[in-house]
Amino acid sequence: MKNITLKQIAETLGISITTVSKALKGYTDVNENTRKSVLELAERLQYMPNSFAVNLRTQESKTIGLVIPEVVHHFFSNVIRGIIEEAEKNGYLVIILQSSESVAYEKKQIELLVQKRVDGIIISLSNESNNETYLSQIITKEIPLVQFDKISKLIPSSKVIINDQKAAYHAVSHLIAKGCKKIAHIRGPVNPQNAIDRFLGYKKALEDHNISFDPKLVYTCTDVTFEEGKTFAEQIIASHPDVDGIFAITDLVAVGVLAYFNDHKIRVPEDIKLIGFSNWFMSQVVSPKLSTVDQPSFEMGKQAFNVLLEEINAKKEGIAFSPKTIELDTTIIEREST
Amino acid sequence: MKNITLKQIAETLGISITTVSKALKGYTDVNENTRKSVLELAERLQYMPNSFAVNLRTQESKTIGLVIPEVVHHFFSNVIRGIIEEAEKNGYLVIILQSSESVAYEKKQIELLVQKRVDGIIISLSNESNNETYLSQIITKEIPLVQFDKISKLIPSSKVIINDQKAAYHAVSHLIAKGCKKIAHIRGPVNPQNAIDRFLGYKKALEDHNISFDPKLVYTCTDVTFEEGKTFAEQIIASHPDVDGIFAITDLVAVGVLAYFNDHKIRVPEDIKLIGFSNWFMSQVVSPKLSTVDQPSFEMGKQAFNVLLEEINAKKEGIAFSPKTIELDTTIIEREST
DNA sequence: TTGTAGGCGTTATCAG
DNA sequence: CTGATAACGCCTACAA
Repeated sequence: MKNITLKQIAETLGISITTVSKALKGYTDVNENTRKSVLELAERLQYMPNSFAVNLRTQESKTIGLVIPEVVHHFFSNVIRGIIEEAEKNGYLVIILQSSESVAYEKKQIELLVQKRVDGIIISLSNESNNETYLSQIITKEIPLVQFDKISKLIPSSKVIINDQKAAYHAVSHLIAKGCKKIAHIRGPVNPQNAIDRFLGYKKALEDHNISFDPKLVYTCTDVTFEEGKTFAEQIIASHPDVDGIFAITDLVAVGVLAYFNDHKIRVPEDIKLIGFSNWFMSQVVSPKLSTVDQPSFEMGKQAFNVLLEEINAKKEGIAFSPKTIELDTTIIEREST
Repeated sequence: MKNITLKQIAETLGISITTVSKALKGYTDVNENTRKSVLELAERLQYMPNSFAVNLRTQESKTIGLVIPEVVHHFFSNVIRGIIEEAEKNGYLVIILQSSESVAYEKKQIELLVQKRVDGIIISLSNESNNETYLSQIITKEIPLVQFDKISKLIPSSKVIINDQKAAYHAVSHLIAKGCKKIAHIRGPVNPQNAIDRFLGYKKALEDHNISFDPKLVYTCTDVTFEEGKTFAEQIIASHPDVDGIFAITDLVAVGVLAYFNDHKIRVPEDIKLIGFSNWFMSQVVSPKLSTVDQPSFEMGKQAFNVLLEEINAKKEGIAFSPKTIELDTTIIEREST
């Protein structure tokens, strides 16, 4: 016997579908005996409501969509974990799509989720994104939306972020406190807000400590990879041998820098100090262990889901919901590279 | 205007829902002018079929479920990427759940997916799993199923795997070729088939090279973590100072071993050689760089989805489908630790 | 070429 | 306490 339906239970018991439905859903206006026999039979036949029908009826899928640039990424996979754990606790499932840092994909993925009629969407923008008209479309369609990490400030949705500027400021101040006088920054791509903010934090820290800002000491990643870290490390040493500190946009890049230094017998932290960002697992297994900025990725995922849920619920109850911005704390983790 | 339906288009145009539906679906028995006006209006109103209704009607959701032990894991996140990319190409979306290596969760996750009526399920079992009766339930329900990596041989589903025994055999043979005479093995937990197979490959390689197998040289992980690697490294050095080679169940553990050795000035590969498994990204950034066994994770994900798709399609067409087992190749990657 | 009618399975309303 | 009926939106025989 394949899929048990209310109808089958009703027929077997010689009662109406309505009554079966009510009994199963715990309505009070059902005779105790009727209820019992329904429950019993349903249990025995392993009745399972047809979710397609339930979706159609209730106009909700109990499913949310998540769009991220990259799944294979320590930060994002932790966020994913936070989201799916929290979602599951609340009876939601999560469809995951990746934009691969491409606007075109990102747009397509969003379209897929909209078509699927997910109850809400959580997104971290791709590096390419800068004119995200397709995001406002989500809002127009009144689909609850939460942005996290790489966000667009222009889109009026809830946001879960860290204060990138402040975090970068602290990271660079840490280098300065450790004695660095000439600090290079390997920054992220031009578009993403968090790369911009980290850069601004870097600049501000220099200024506040009376170190003059030199644009020549800023290197811009396009792909934010391990290889770019290596390449820029080489360039830095070649062009500015007196640089004594480097602040890298993310640990992956910092680890690339470290690999280059290790290969070329440049001592860290003696010759040059290095700090990364994000606290990837990797950063504790390299030598010297990398100092970095811890970013609460798992927590970010949890919070992102919870805000989304609030909005979903508000929408269901027809209550107006004003977007919230949640800012999570970061901490400097001092290890051996500074 | 919120959700456009066929009905609205029909009413606006003063024709029947049927005709609108047909026009939209490219049926030939629709007047050219009617079709045009329908298409035009649909386009203008951004008509989007209600997927809930479509699901109910067609009895398929174009969604598959994926259950894995851990999202934050280099191997698994690559598999995820392979699966979602391939799924998307074929018009499927992927719901991801994690079992956190717990049978209880695993069972629950599967139940959720079954309730959701996903079109198919891909799973890699948790380490705890050894009596997976809930899996056969999936098969009884005739939901297409593919197992990968950590599988149960007893369940008659399609499988995408590597030959763990052979791969381990090669890894250990590599150590022997490099001159190791006394090789320890840090193995995975007792249950998972792949831990068993890797252990058997280790044992066979020793035997084939006339090195007597010593059960004392086998250390069993429970959690397969970086820390366990450190702990076992310490135990190995303490109890068997003459061990000159170690084969670790996975790179994460091997990196833990390396960390201990680095901290204690034990030289790799001079004093002791070390090989890991899986080729995590991390293995190329530690020093010395870790030799390992490359496991085609992304490819595994792709293949897993494709077999699943075959089965889904066979089921739709009512054709019988016999489970397939796909075995992917692995390669030894020699770096600096051997 | 167009439209009517029935059904997918559930839920909610309302009358009995 | 029970059940008939309609509706969610789409699809598809079948009839006109």
